This record gives sequence, C-alpha cells and structure tokens, in this order.
Amino acid sequence: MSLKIFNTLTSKKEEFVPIKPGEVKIYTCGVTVYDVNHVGHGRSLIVFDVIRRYLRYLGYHVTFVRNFTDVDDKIINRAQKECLPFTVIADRYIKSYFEDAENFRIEPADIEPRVTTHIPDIIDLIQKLIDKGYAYVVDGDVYFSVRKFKDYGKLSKRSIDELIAGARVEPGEKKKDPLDFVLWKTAKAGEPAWDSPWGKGRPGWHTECTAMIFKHLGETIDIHGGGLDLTFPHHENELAQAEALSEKPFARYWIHNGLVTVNGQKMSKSLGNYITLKEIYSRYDPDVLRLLVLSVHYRSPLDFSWDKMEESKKAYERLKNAIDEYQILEKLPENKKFDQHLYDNIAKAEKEFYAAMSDDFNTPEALAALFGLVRAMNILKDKAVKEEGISKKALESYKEAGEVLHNLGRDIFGLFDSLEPCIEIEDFSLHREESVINEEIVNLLIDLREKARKEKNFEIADYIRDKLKEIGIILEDTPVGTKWKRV
RNA sequence: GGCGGGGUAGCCAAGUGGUAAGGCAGGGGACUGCAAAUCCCUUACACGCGGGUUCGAUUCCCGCCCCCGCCUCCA
Repeated sequence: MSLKIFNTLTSKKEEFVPIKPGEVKIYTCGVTVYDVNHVGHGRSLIVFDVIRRYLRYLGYHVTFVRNFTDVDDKIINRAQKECLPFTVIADRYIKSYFEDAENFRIEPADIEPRVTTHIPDIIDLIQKLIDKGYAYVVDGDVYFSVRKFKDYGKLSKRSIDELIAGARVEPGEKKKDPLDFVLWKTAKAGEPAWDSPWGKGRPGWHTECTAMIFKHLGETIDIHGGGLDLTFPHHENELAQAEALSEKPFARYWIHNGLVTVNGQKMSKSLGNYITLKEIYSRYDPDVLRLLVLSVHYRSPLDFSWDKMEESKKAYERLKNAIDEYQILEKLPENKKFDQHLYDNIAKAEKEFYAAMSDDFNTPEALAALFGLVRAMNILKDKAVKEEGISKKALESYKEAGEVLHNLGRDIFGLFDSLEPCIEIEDFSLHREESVINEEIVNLLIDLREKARKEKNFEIADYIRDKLKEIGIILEDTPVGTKWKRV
C-alpha cells in the first residue's frame, strides 16, 4: 500500500518513497527548554508520534531524532531572572518535558540530541560554510549570506525581494545584509560561551538542527517535521545551510503540523492563552487530548477548548466501552441460533483505517472507521443481550473486533496505553483526589443492596445508593451485576 | 502589503465532478423497581458570496467577502 504525504516543499501530496528502501530517517524540531510545554507543543509531539508509529507499522525501520534547544536567549533570560546557571534551567525543563512525554505516551526518540553537547559539530559546520564562501565573520559574529544561496525561500515560498521589505536588523547586529542570519553569536558578559575560531560565543538557533541532522542522520533525510510556525525562518534557514554545504537535497519530505488556537488565536506563551500539558493530564486521561488531536487532520488548525475536551472524553469512552463490554457478552449463555458475526465489519474497518492513514495520515477518517466498528459491535451486543444468548462464533468475532480496536488504537494512535497519569501533580490535585475507600466494605454494601432489591425493599436499596454517591461512589446496575466506580 | 491555509448541518470535523464520513449536542426508544451508565434509531435537507467551465460543482477556474497563520522568538 502506498503512502501519500503532503510535502511543504512542493505543496503537493506525493507518494512517499524513502531514500533507502525499508528505512526512514526522520527529524523533528523539539522544544526550547525554557518553560513547561503547552497544548501546542503537545499536538506536535502527538502528531509526529503517530506518524512515526504508522511508518513503523508499514514496515519501515524508522530512525527518529528530536532535539532539545538547551541554550538560547530565553533560557539565558530566565536563568538571569532566577539567578541560576542556564544549565539548571535547561535541565529542569528537560525533566518537565519527559514527564509530559511519558504521561502522553510519546515514545522517546531514538536520539535526543542537545545543542550543548554538539558545539564542536556546530563550529565545524559553520567553519565549512565560511570556507565555502556562504558565511562571513564580523567582530566575532558569524552570519550566513542569504543571497549567496540561490534557492533561498523555496520551502516557505518567499522571494528575496519580498523578504527585504520585512527584514530588519536588531541593534548590535553587524550583518552586511539585513536578510542574513546569525550562525554564531559573540558572548556578552555573563552569558554562556564556548571557544571557537571566532572567539567566545554560542550558536545561533538555526545552525544546531542542521549540524545535528548531519551528524546523526546524514546529509539527506527522508522527513523533516515541525510546527507550521517553524517553516520560516527556521526551516528555511536550516535548509539553506545544509544545501549550501552538501549541494544535496536536505530533506525529501517536509511535514508541518497545524497550530493550536484558543478562540481562534494561536496558543502561545506571549499571548498568555496557553494551557499546559500538566494541566491537561491532571484533569483528564491524557488519551482524551490525544483523541482530540487525532480527530482533526494534522495540517488543519485545532481550536482548543475545555468543551472540546469534554466531547472528546465522551467519544473516548464510547471507544473504550466497546472494548470493555466483551465482559458482559462473555457471561451470556450460548445460543447456537444467533446468526450474526462481525468478521466482515472488522475487515472493512481495518481496510478503511489503513486507507485513511495512508492518505496523508488522515486520522479523522481513520477514526471514523473505528467508530464504524464500534457501532457494529454495539448492535451485536444489543441483540445478544435482548436474546439472552450469543453464539460462539459471534462471541469470538466480538472479541476479535475488540482486539482490533484496541490494537489499532494502541499501536498506531497511541491510545489505551495510558490509563492513569504516571506522575502526580500537586497543583491540580483537587480534580484527582485519591479518597480512601475500602473496597471490601463497598462490595459488602452492594451485596446488602442487592438483597434489599430482591426483597423489593427499594427504600433501603436507594438509600445505600444515595449514601454511597455522597461519598463519591457511583453504582451502576448492569445485566450481569452491579458495578461501582469513583466519581 | 506579500506568501500560505481555511470558510461543510446547533457545535466540531472528514470528503467527493453526479446531492455528503464520524464525534458531540437535540429528539425518540431499549434496558431498569426507579435511576445511573450504556446502547439503538433519528432530526436537520449543511457545503461563505457572485460569476464561469460542464449534461451536472460543494468538489475545477475567476472575482469578492470573512477568518487564521507566517513575514521577529515560537510546536
């Protein structure tokens, strides 16, 4: 089955053909570790996590690299504000990143390089650009000559002429041309600095990714990804550096995920309209956000709201219930005359799922295929419960449908793997209070209520149910007995 | 202003040259002693506006309106 991917470079959906058959090298821009991550970061992580899982499902050996920018202006500013070394800030937020990633079951990348451990590689890259005439030194700063790279703008579809209008020179910069961007910055007093042929300084932002890609994946990679907002200037600059030097295509496919908005405005630190990932998983199963992200195509904007989280939660439970309800069917007596099964539905759902995913990772459509199967399962279950019996074949088919649902959800969508957050967050604990409840006592009360119900003493039965509810326990009577759960 | 992406039922959201998935909400029903939970069915006659191409367009082309993003750091 062929996979089609929308390539930002060509603005077209193209058939995916890896450089080396059977292998995919993919790099995505990770986060700058100066603060905790929000839903916008989360979306990008989830999107590429799913893309990676799907590529692997298709049989590719995937090498996935995602970096950390662990030295930059924002980190330095924060460090100065807190009177701490910048490394402490970076380490703190790398740790925070991993907490988030673990909770959302974002698979760790195969390689997670940090800028500060790649300084020699970055210096080497810059030196080569200077040697080749693409970069120049001014008082310890090094700049890239944008005009020297003839393809500049091809990724973000910008022409040099257009860019001139918007270009500006920050105070203190010594560019020869306003279009140029900095590869190496001279250190100011008190800033972190490394020795280089041009004096003490630190790398500019765009250089790190190119250097780390060259080092870990080579001069041409299959897929380069990141948020839409990175297209310009970050990815354009990465590409310029890389192709100026290697004279080879830098990345064959560029994938950009759409941004998360709030009331239509981009979610961002500067606007202050962001929701942190920690807040999400302190209030919801992390899968709920994952499902919300997957219910929108990855290139479209996603407008975040708590209402949508509620809707997504319900949809998620619909999915999960279908899988769990096997337990009810299992307890029904056998009925050999029951003449339905789900094998056709399973085949159809699987087919539709993969077709959708292979069409530029159309997760909403793939999800619809899963819901189609859910409906078929529910109809079968309904019939079985009404007829008070089910055939072996039907039961088996339901079990298999549940497994298909569960496996597709888990292996490709990354769902159903994280039933509880693995890290407790104190700040938001009010939503997930662990009350001390003795299960045996609860079961005893349920037994008592059951007895009362059988004797038609509903006053007592309802009293028990109401009182349990007051202490946060909800009773649900099912065809096969009473279930209870915490609020 | 330039470039890019959008405007699909109450909300969200796929998709297609031949009258349109899915989720949520709404309505009806099943189940229940009553509930809750769950499930089934179902409503709407939804494709921004105006032209054009076509036997036929929501889908292609042109113009317009509106929204968002990028053009400065940003997933």
